[in-house]
Amino acid sequence: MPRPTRESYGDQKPPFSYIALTAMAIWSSPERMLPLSEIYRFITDRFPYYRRNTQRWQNSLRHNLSFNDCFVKVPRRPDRPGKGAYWTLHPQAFDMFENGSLLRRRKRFKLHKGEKDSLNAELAALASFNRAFLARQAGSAPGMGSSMYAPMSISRPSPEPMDAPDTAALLPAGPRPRRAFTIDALLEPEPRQSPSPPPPQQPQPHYPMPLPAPYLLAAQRYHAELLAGLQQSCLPPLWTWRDTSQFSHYTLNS
DNA sequence: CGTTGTTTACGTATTG
DNA sequence: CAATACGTAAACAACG
Repeated sequence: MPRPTRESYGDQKPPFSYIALTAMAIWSSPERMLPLSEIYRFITDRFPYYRRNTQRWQNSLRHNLSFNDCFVKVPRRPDRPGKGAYWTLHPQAFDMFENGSLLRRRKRFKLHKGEKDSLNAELAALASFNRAFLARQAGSAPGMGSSMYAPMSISRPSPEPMDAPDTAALLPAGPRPRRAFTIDALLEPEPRQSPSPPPPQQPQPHYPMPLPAPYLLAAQRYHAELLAGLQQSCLPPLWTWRDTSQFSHYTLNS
């Protein structure tokens, strides 16, 4: 029978909403963010039910991504060319499934206008920043034919959570723009207003490319901050998903 | 072109 | 039963 042994629920429809499925996909990824195609792949890989009628449910899923404030569209980094953007979870949306059902939430996660505006402003600034970076690249790299293989050595498996100085400042719902996100501001060496840990340690070269450029470092810095904030604020609550009976077969980050 | 996003609309299903 | 969370369809812009 349709015993959902290990791999899936067979052809049965899994008892998860699209929001839950998408959040699972995002959370299963090392960086807690995925492009749309990868979200599709996560779902079809695990749930055969979604290998048919793709046109239908993928449309619904895209609708959910755009419509629900719990999903945030993050512009691609300049060193990762590709079609769409990356999708992640909003830091304040981790308690969406407090009832634990993963089917219907008690409340819909909605951002207030101020929060939404400031978030959009920040993301738009990042997008324009990336465009500026790419434009500059195109202008000063006439012959560079090196393939852009970029093995993606992102998540350093450092066991400790790497205390992030200002991630707590992200949480309390302050519509604070944190730091001016302009190209000029990002190109500056980094404000050491942060008291304790500005380690002289050069930040990890997440960009394994032979590119010079303060632009690149600035982009890297921004993404590091963003991801640190998102991960630290979301990780613990979502971890409880592991305990839910239905989901236990699909251990995240397997 | 196909893919990715955005938006509006309406029917269905759960919850309070 | 009323409110609302969810699913689906569809039209359309934007992008590579």
